[in-house]
Amino acid sequence: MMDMLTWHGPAIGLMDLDAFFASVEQLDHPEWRGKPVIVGGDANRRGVVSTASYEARKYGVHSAMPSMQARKLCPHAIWTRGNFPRYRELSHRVMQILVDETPLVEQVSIDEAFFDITPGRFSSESPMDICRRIQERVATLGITCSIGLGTSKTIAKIASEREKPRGLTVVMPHTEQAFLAPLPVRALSGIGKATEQALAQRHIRTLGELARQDEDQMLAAFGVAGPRMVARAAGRESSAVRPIDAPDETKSVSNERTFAHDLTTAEQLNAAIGHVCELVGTRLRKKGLKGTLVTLKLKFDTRHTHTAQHPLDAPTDDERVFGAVARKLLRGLWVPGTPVRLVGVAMSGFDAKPEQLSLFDNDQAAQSESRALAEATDAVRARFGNAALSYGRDFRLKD
DNA sequence: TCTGGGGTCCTAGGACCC
DNA sequence: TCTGGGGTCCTAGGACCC
Repeated sequence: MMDMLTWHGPAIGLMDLDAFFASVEQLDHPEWRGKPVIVGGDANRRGVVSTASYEARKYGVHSAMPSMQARKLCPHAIWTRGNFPRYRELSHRVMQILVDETPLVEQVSIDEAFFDITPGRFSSESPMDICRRIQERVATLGITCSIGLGTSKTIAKIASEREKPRGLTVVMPHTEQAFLAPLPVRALSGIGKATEQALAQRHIRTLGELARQDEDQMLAAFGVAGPRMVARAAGRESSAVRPIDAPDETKSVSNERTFAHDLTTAEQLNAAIGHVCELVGTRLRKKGLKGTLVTLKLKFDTRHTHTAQHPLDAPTDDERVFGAVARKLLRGLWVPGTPVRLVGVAMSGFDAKPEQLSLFDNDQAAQSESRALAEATDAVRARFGNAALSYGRDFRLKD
């Protein structure tokens, strides 16, 4: 019936893979199907739930819940740390299906993508038909997806959450206001706990109330985010689907570790920094990126992070170079004896000027030697895992 | 023994320059 | 013998997303 109607304006879909990581585990382990499966960190290691299967969700387990709590709610759940290369592989195949259906696809995360199926733009087919076909094609991979369809990204995103798993929620053109108005402000992506509370103080609880706010007042209260959220709540949004083949726009590469037991000595912290830097270095070389800004991140408690950063003279992907800087940053960030629960290192500043050529030949020789060593190290790690090899100065923390 | 890890974007304050 | 003001860059912290 709906398909008989003509679609007016843009048709944008948001595809979201249902309980993605847990579904892949159930696909790969048939004996886990129909059972509660939790992908996430160890309850004994300060972990959290990454994804819970629908069977586990019945017990109240959900993403981002501390593993300790999840274990209490569902003690018989099957736990796994997850298999990210496998998730990436399946995600890639799903994205290929989308690209095959329409050239305009914007992947927003490993399990989500917007796609533009505006009638007349790439095909004249009914948007609803295309969405149903996408769902069928994804299902042939052994996993399922839910889709929201509407005239803007905001509408599509909210609609996709309406019905799961394997739901298709369509918000027809001209019904946007009625769809949005009764929803809590939290339904808008970008409005989290803090903004929700700030809005509640001004007695703004629904998108309908948000849509009626004065944009100048919202600008004063919330900065540029203010008028933007008013416009989105009103169904006014211009943000277009951006093509998938955009150049690599990676702005930072980081790794961090939370420890089961707080670190307290400089020796432990330096070893942890060395370890995290190796992970970052390997990934930088794999991506072909060199950064000019080193950031060290520490957590002393759960609530706040402390960061310090330092620019480099020349871009690098060598952890011996940025690791030494990270260790120096530690001295300004950490008072000896203070327990540290998390250590993180980030590299950024990739858009900085290209690397300068060394003035002296021996510098160049040293650089190429250093690069050869780093590449050999990566090869060993690729074969035997990251724990297989580290530079002499670092020692590895025991698990 | 409650609270991950990998990201992006925004803001505020100080330094610095003209 | 008075302390402007705009622009930009840098840094640290926080909100938010999946």
